[in-house]
Amino acid sequence: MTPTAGSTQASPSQTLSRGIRALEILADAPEPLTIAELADAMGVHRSVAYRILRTLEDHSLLIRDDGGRVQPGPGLAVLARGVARNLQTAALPELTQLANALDMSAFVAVWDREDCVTLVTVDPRRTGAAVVQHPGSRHPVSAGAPGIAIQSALSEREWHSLAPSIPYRPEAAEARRRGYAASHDEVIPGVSSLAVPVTVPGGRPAALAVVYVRDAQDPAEVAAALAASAARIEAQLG
Amino acid sequence: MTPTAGSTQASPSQTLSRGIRALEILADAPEPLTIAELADAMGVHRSVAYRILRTLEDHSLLIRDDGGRVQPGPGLAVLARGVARNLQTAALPELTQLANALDMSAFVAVWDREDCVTLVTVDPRRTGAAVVQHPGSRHPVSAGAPGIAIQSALSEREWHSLAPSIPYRPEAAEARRRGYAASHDEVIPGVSSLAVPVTVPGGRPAALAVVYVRDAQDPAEVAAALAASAARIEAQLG
DNA sequence: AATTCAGTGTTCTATAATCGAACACTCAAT
DNA sequence: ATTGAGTGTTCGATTATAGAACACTGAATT
Repeated sequence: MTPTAGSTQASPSQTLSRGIRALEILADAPEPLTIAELADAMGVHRSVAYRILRTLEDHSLLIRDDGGRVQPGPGLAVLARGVARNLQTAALPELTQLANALDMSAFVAVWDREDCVTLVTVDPRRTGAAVVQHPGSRHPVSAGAPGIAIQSALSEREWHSLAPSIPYRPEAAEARRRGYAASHDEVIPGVSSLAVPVTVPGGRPAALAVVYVRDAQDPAEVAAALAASAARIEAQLG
Repeated sequence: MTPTAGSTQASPSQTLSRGIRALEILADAPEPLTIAELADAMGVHRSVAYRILRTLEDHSLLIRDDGGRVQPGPGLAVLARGVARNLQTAALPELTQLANALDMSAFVAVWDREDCVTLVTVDPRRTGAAVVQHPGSRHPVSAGAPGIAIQSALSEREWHSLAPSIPYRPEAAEARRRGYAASHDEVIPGVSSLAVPVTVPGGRPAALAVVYVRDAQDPAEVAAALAASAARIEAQLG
């Protein structure tokens, strides 16, 4: 067990933290930033930002356009390739099958502190899919079916020991009995979601889920397909 | 222009560089590493690695399993979300259409120093696709159709001014005349590829490509579909 | 049960990397 | 020509960092 429960300790590695913050700011920025803007957003002197950005650029984690503006670079995609790599190979075929059979977007999301992070997604073959879930997007674990499914994989006691500050949703107990979690209008208005828990490498709680706009199909049947896929994914992961 | 041609300067930001190297090592590692193994691979003292890894863990860029072993974390997926974000939304529908219409894996790769980095991929709906191209994978720009297509978007002189150490392939001139690049058995034995150049945000040369095992279709027709998709992607990007 | 062993996590001080101000430079726009 | 907004570089004082040595944990061993 981790004896250090509270983790908001004094953070060392100032330069590293700042570099990561720069990348986080860039990832959230809707368009490329100038170095001065980025330095301002980071709250550091421009020369500090300049030195950090140069190092990040050396590793292709950011690139600069003709005007000198800065944006996330292809090196980030290379680093992210290793995230649950086994999960990608195991889950992709299942997600593809689910998305096409159900005509819904299917994805796997893992629990990360207060959020669920979507890792792998497959949209149905029909182009112009109504609901698109992008890899890397995050939403609060306390909203949406994936979060309920993740909580349903743990007892209320386990949850409180892992995340004391996040309440345990009553829907989780219901989801555990029923075998699947459901949500409507929680994350995006008009969008519903079904999810089942799945165990991924690293022991991190995760969820296999689909999103849809109109429920033309029986939730229980869809959930059964999800559970079957989840079982196959876990079997392949060993 | 950049007056500093040579860029292999003394690299400042030691801690940041080391943190990035840790992530690079982790991304390449086939399975989780202990802190001691990672410190050894980085060539630093264990306590240094420990401090760096703690900072990375604080940002969810790496996670640790029950045994204390370290692996890439979901935060990397969040950071990578911003990589050519507009490209994702613009290219995904086109890639999906190409993959399903041609029954080939379709992807967009950008030029990054000596490599092509695959950013967005869509596999055909038929599960168990023969050739799967993972996002974040990289291969030398001097091998494969995407590299040829990228070179074909530049004159030999432009190429040499941008990348003096990488030879300009003779196939690039042919690809420019013909309008598309082709390769066989270059990256993976038995696998062929067709590619056309495409301009992505940031002004980085890139390629839109498909890979396949047996060529049941006329390359020129496939290339025409690629070119049409590339034009639509560029139009949507503005 | 005592003992190794491999590993994690913490503390400390000399050292070396970093900070931030001031300056030189480029390139549009006025 | 002149402003202005931005990038890129230099340099001394400051401070974060490196790395050794140590404490701790748990599992395998005798």
